[in-house]
This record gives sequence, structure tokens and C-alpha cells, in this order.
Amino acid sequence: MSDFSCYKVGRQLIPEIDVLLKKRFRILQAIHAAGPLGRRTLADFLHVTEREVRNETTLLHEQQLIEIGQKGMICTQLGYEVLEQLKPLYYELSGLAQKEQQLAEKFGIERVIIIPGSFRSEASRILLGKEASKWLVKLVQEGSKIAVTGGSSVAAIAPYLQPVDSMPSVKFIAARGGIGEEMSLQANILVSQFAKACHASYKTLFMPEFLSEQAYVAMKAEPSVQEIIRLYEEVDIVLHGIGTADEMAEKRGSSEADKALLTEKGAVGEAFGYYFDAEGRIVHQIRTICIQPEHVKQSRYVLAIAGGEEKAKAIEAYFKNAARQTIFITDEAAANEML
Amino acid sequence: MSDFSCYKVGRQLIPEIDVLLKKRFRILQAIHAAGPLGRRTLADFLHVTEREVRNETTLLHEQQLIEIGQKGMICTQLGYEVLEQLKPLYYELSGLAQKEQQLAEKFGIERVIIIPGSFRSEASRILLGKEASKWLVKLVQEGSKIAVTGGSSVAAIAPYLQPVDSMPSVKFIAARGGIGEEMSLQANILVSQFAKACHASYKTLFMPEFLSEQAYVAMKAEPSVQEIIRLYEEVDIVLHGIGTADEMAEKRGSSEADKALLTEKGAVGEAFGYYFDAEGRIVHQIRTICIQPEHVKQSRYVLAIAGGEEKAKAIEAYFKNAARQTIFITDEAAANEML
DNA sequence: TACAGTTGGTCAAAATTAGTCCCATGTTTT
DNA sequence: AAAACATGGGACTAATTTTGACCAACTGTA
Repeated sequence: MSDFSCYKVGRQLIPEIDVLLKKRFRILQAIHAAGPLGRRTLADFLHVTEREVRNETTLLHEQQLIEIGQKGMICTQLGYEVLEQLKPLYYELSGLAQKEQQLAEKFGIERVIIIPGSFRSEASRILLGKEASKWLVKLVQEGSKIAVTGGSSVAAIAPYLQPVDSMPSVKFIAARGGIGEEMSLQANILVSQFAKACHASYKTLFMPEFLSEQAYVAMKAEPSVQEIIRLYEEVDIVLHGIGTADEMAEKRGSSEADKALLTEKGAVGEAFGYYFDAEGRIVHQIRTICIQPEHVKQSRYVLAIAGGEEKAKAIEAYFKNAARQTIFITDEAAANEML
Repeated sequence: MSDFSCYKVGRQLIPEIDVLLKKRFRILQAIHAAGPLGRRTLADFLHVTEREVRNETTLLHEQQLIEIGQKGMICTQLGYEVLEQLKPLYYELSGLAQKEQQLAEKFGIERVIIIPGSFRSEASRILLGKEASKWLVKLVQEGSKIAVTGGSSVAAIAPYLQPVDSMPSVKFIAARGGIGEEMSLQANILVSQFAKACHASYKTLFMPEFLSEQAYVAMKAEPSVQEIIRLYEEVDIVLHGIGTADEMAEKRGSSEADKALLTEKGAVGEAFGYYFDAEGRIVHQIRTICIQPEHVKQSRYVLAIAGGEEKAKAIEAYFKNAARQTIFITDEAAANEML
């Protein structure tokens, strides 16, 4: 699966396959991703008419790519194989492959993966979760130490992590303390979920986000904190999201004065607790224990996850000054915004 | 062009491409073969409705695979390339590739080429001519001596022979004298046509078909006849047709007694002036000067051309005892009959 | 039991396609 | 020169397919 020459020739005689392939691929992919579901749900999901879904699914059923039960439609093994084999072609057709390439070059990083659609939609977040989990499994080695930040994008991975042979020896490490009230999206919660999902161990770092100078120094001297700082130095893989500056400030419940200060300094994005401006320069950082940029640069791989058109500017800024060994998973909406 | 894996996977999602590809390929091929021609003519040609031709040709036109002028439709360079590249796929889809293989194995010969349709139709004969001429050019070498028999199938090549670099040194040799009245299909006429078409030289053998024993012996002693017999021994390529026994007897104006004799001996087919039975055994031969079976077997290549369902039995019989180095070009009608 | 979600069936309306014929024009043959 | 022929493009009605929107029966689940 790498040579589409016969497809490209065939397309000259049968131009309609392009749209057909895309349509059906999307539907099959959605069925595969969203498990058993019915016509109407699927139609809402993909923003197409029920009729269209019905037409295509009956065909997919005839082709034995899906099974139809009373709980809804489900993707067969054959369907999954077709999906896997046609994925590069689909990406090619949708121009996603090209956009991935362009972004990777623009940012000067290892690889960019674009998920069709927008992370705002359920469908894309499912695909995101599967894709990110696939990469994580691919990158992980015996005894890997994985630093994890919070955020909804990173959280999307959780449902799709599965135990793998090498997994019991890996360790998930909270890259920093929690933020705001959304407990379920905190780094601490996520590492425990991840670890549980794949039978690995984990290390949390419970600590307030805003510390006074004295408290900060005092905490840093604590043995338990010393230990996690040492761990940060040995991190193999960093798994993190990227946020917009105002969104993060909002979530952290920053004061109006602080927000104004951030704006004044030109902060547009946030990652690992660091705010950076449009040029990727760090303009502010939270005084808390967290993984340091130099640790990130030293790690073997960085898996960055962020999507949604509203984050486009923050992402572009972040990658002005990011680790080369980054693999970035984003969505079509953000990718289009950035190109 | 040899790996259709992506096509085969894609077909699972888009089963309709099969029929579409076949339909459009046929139309494009016909336009390419039959030169500039109009909708209605083309429709008759392919036995489809005018509407269908119209639909497909407008599409082909949009795809710039054909051009539409006032003399009719004509295949563009791009169209020709698509045609060439998709041909193996088309053969695969139509099952022709498989049938070719089966026949080649059944007959124990080098290669079988099946032309879509039936040689009775103009369209197929044009394709036959082009294909056969392509093979002839491929097989020919500097100084090749090519023995040629008569018949409508062999005659179909003439319009498509073109001068090639090595051609001036080759020599076309009439494999035997003329038959019947149809001058234009006689071996003698054909060799001169062929030679003229590709700027080669030729050798004719004008002689009655039926000789008395004395005349036969006398003729054989003639220096000019001796010369051509010597040429037969040095033939590199044999280009011949295969006929049914009764058809040939009819053409030769044989007497009822002779016909009865042939029937009695079980003759079903004819080639090079030899009649053979269902087992490929020679049961009768015309007393005239012509190329000998052993010369044929010694030649580098044999290009046999015969089609039409009525010839199926004769063909099968002939190949019971034919040279292994034969390349056989036939039509779909005969192929289906034989399988 | 009530409910939310599923498939498969149905059916009229809308849209598309198929099947013809015609015509002005250019080409070939007479 | 004239006539016969073949061409693409236009046009229009009938037939067919597609669409959109229901409803009934069924099945797990709360």
C-alpha cells in the first residue's frame, strides 16, 4: 500500500470514484469508530441526510464491510481491513496527506497527523483517541517514562489505551499539578487512568498551582518533590496539549490583573504551564513544580495534541520554538486555519 | 502497471467501478480504434444505445480523453495513455487475462492474446490488426524472413503495419500460392502489401493450387521454385491463419467428391494448405508448393491468428499438434467457445 | 413498564435519466 | 455543382430512480 498509480489512472476514466470513496470511507470509518450505532445517529454524526447514510450503509452491508444488528451497525473485520488499507488513499484524496507534510515542514518537526473533522465533534475525538493511543503504543519501549499534562485533547486518549506487552514496566508521570475544577481532565487523574488502562505504574504530583515564593522553595526541598523532579530528567516521552493563553488563564481562574499582564506581554498560548508569545518566546510561567522545557527537549519523543480552529494561533506560536522530535496530532479545522 | 492491489481494495468500497470501467474502456477503445466517428455509428458498433454512448462520451470529453470535432470523436494522446495503462486491468476485469492464461496452458504454447468481441465485427478486426502488427514489430529482427499465408484474419494486419528501423532488411515470403478468387486475401497480395507498408522486400509464389503429379514434379525443379523452397527453410517467423475444413474447401472450389473425402477422413481444420482432423493429425494436403510443417516448427516464432466461434473446433484441433513457440491471437467469441 | 434507539417497510414527490427526434453544419460521394 | 450522408448539439416527453419523511415492530435498558 503505497502506490496509487493505478488508482490515479483509473480516476481519469471514472472521476466519480473520488467523491464516492470519500463519502463511503467517512461512513465506514465513523461506524468503526463509534461502535454500534443507528442510521439517524450516524447521520447527525456526519452531518449528512439519513437517506444518504441509508443508501451507503446498505451497500456497505452488501459488501460485508459492516454488520447490521438490532443495536445498530458495526464494522466487520473485512471492513476494518479495507479501512486500514484505504486510509493512505483517503488522506491523499482529501489532501490531508499533503497538509500533514506542509505543516511538518513549516514547524520543522518529525511528523504531523491530521484527524478529519474537528475535535469539537464527537466523531473526531474518537478518531483522535484511537490515533494517539496507536502512536503512544508505537513509541513506547520497555521501561519508558511518560510525562503527561492535562487537557481535554490528552484526555481523549484514555478510552483507547490497551495493555501491551511492554507496558507493565512503563511509568506515567504527571507533568504538573492540577488546574481549575475539571478534575477529570487534570494531569494527575489522567496518569492514573492511563496507567490503569494499560496496567502500568504512575506518579502523581498533587500540589496547588499558585505558590508563594517561600512555599515554592520549601516544596522544592521536599523529598517526594525531589523524586519527581529527578523523574522529569529521565523522561522518555512527553504527551501534552497546547492551549490558548486566555482559555488557560480562564481555567486557572486568574485575576483580571494577571490576564491583563499576560495580554500585555503578548501571550497567545500555553503548554506545560508556560505562556509564550506569537514568536514562541516564554513570557510567563506559573510558579509551580512542573516539567522544564529542557527536559522536554531531551526526551526521545514528544507527542503533542491540539486541535480546533480557535487554537490555530497558539499552536503556530508554540511550534516556533518546539522540540524537533515532536509528533503533532491535530484536526482538519486547525490545520486548515494554519495553512 | 502490474499491481492492482489498491484497485482491488477500492472495489470493495466502490463495487460499481467494475462495470463503469469496462463500459468506458470499451467506448474509449472503440473511439481510438475506429478513428473519428459519430455517436450513432459508435452505438451500432458496440451494440449499445445512443444515449449511453452520449453519456459516456460527454464524460470522456470532459476528462479530455477524447476530442469532439465535426468529423466525429477522436481519442486524445491522454486518452491513449489511459487506455494503454488500463488495458491490463480491463483484461483482468473482463476475465480475458485469465482466459488467455488458460488457453495458453491448454494448447501448450507460448502466449495467447484475446481480442474483445468477435472478429466478425469491424471493431474487433481493427483491434486485431493493431495488436497483431504490434506483435509482429516486436518479434521481428534485422533480416528476419517472414512467411505469410492468406486469409481475412491475416489480411486485417495490413492497415496497421508501419515502417520500423529494422524493417528494410526483412523479407515477407508468400507461404503458398493463391486460393479462390478473393485476390485481396491471397498470400501473394498480402506479402506485397505488407512489404510496401513497412518498406521491406517480399517474395511471391504464383502458382495454381491444384497440380497434376507431373506438373508438381516439374515445377519443383524450376529454379525460381527451388529458391523459394530454400527460403522456407530459413524462415524466422511464420504468420498464418487457421480455417475450418469446409470453409477452405468451399473457397478452393473443391468438388463434392473431394469434400466428401475430407469429411470421411475427419478433417475439421486447415492451415498452410494441410487439412487435419480433430486430433491435429494431417489427413490431407494440397499438392502444391507451400511451406512444410517442419519449417514451421524450426522457425523462431509462429504468429497464429484466427477467431470467430465457428472456428473454435478447427483451432482446438490445430493446437493439438502445433509448434510450442506459437503466439496465438484470437477473439473473445472463439475463446469462450473453447473454454 | 416506559423509554430511547434500532431496523425495515412504505410511499408520494422530486429529480434524474433514458429514449428519440430534429436540425444546422460540414464532409464525402456522385 | 449537387446530392447524400454523417456529424454534434439541442430539445422534449416518458420512464425510472432517488429522495425525504414517515411508521411499525422490535430490543435492550433504566
